[in-house]
Order: sequence, then structure tokens, then C-alpha cells
Amino acid sequence: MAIQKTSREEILKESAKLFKLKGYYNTTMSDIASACGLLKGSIYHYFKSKDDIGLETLKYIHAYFNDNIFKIAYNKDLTPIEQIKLFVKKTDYYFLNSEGGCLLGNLALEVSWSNLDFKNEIKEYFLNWERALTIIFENKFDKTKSKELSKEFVALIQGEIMMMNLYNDKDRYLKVGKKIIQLLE
Amino acid sequence: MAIQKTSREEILKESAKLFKLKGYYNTTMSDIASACGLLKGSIYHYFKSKDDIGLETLKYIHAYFNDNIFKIAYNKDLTPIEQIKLFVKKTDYYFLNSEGGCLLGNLALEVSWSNLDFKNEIKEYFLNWERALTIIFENKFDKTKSKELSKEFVALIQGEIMMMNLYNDKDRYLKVGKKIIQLLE
DNA sequence: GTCTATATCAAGATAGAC
DNA sequence: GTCTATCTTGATATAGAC
Repeated sequence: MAIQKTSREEILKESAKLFKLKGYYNTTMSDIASACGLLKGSIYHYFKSKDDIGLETLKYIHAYFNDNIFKIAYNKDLTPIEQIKLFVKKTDYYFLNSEGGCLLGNLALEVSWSNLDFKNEIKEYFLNWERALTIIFENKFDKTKSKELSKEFVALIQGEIMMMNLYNDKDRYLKVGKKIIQLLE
Repeated sequence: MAIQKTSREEILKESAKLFKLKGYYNTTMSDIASACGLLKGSIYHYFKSKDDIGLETLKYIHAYFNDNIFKIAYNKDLTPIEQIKLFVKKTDYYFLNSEGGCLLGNLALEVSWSNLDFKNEIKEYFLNWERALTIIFENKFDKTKSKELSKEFVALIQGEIMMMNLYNDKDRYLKVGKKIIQLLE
């Protein structure tokens, strides 16, 4: 009986960090293992391959956004203004503390050309993001306009996260959230 | 005397394609070589390492944008409207025909965390892009507003390129150029 | 300038001991 | 559940023949 040093979830968390910072292909099983205090062979007890870890990591982060951020749009106990403020607050909190930017955005550019499973997961993530924003916007705008706005904001957020991390400047990114809130006020 | 099959420039062109589509780390010297009709050993006649190719490829694409697109902002023979229309037209032409998106944007997310030379080149590229747009905007807006607009548009373009390639939909990307032109009309 | 051949290293992955 | 050991592959890179 060996002492349990890690768990499936911890491996996914560490993998997400590494993939964001080093890129997917440039992160090795050895990197992931040592981030969890293991040797690389031990990782295969939890996952059957690196691609398995990659896809599960995307799903894990996607689920985090679904459960903690996107769902705010479906919470009828909040007013639209409260919804959008909380939505922006939680999104900002995540990305301001997420060294390396947006995992799914990063992998969209790096991996989605070659791995269809990854690509589909990433597409769903952004669709869910857009759907959530659309629902909030529909309190003030018509369906078409709401869709258009939400798509544009999701793209803008991705671009600004790229710039935030490139120039180490949070202000530009934070402006996006302020703009979104102003739209509904 | 062996027949010359390729050139420094062709290697950079093929590398740019491959890096965009497959990612930097996932592209091998063998991939690059065979795209040029060579065997991998032969590439080292032109470049001393893969990182050398990577950095030179970034510089090559950066120079293309400087010479063909960004410089439009400094052409005093054109009116501001003509400038922005040409700017957008050339940018759109490039990205609509650039399978895999924006090389410097892609590598910004994949590589810039680990390679400072890459990161600096990428930062300069986006700064030059912003500077060019700022100059055109200054014909209608004050300096602060022009800077703000240009930064936001560069970020938005990057985000929309990501989405265009993810969803295989050119319309969303094309809206950005239309918005930019409208701003100056 | 391109080739063949090879050195070197590190990657993903597996097997079996503890 | 983690370890050590190892297999196999494929990566970057070099040397020297043509």
C-alpha cells in the first residue's frame, strides 16, 4: 500500500496550469507528474494517455465555467444588472488569477487544428459562454442584437486576455467587463 | 554541386504555414523539410536551429505586415478613409487566405511564456499594428481615444480570427473591418 | 546544396515489484 | 498508488560524402 499523493482532480488542475503556461505539446508527462509530486509512470494509473489528460483538462475547466460563471445567466433570483455584474466579477476573478490566460483559448490556437475532440470541446465552451451572455443581453436587446453582442464580447475578451498576458497589463482587459456592464445599465 | 531545391525565404514561408496549423512545438524539422522537398538534415544548411527558424519566421511575417499593411497609415497620398479602407482590405485579404489564423497571435499563446525573444518580437508586432491604426484614427479622434480604439480593435481582430478558424465562419471576422471603416466615415 | 548516416536525448507509454 | 526499469519512437542536431 503506497501513500496516495495525488488525485485525478489534482492532476487535471496541475495540467491546466502547465498547458496554459508551456503549451500542450511542450508540456511533458514528466512535467505533469512532478507538479503532482510523482514520477511520470505513476500518472498512467489515473489517465491512459496524454491526450486523455488533455481532453479531460478541457472538460474540467469547461465544467468550472458552466458551474460557476455561465449558470449565473440562468439564475432568476437576480436582476439582469446583478447577473451581468456577478458574471463579470467572476470572470475577471478567474482570469486575473489565471497565469497563462484562457486554457481553451490557448489550445484553440495550438491544438484544435489537429485534434477534433479538443476542437469540439473548445467550440462548446465558447458557445456556452455566448449563450449565457446572450440570455442576459436579451433583457435589454432583441435576440439578434444580443447574439451579436455576446459573440463580439467573447472574442474581445479572448483578444484582451492575450494582450493582458503579453504586456502584463490588466487594465485593458478590465475595460471589457466595464463596457459589458455599461451596456445593460 | 547539388541542385538548389529551396531557399531561406521558402523555408520561412513553409514554416509559417506549419507553425500556424500544427503549432510550434508540434511542428518538426522533418515537417518543415518535407514541405520544402528536402530531408531534415538539409535544413541546417540555412538555419542553425529550430528556434532560429521560429524567430526568423516571426520576423518575416512581421516584416510582411510592416511593408504591406502597417505602412499604409504613413502614406500621405491617401485620405484617412482611403487609408483605412485599404488597411482593412489588405488585412482581410491576408487573414481570409491564412489557414491557421495569425502566426504571431498563435505563438503569443503557445510559446511566448517560455521564449523571451519570441515574446518581444510578438509584442513589437502588435505595437506596430496599434501604432498604425492610431495614426489613422487620429484624423478623427483625439490621441487618447485613438490609442484606445486601436488597441481594442487589434485585440478584437485576434479574438475574431480565433473564432473564425474555430467555427469556420468568415462573417464574424469581416464585421470587425466594417466597424473600423464606419468609425471613420 | 542536398544527401546518408548517425549521435544524443527525451518523449509517451508499459510491466511488474513493492 | 507509487515506484523502478525499460521499451519504442521520434525529436533536434551534427559529420562528412557527393
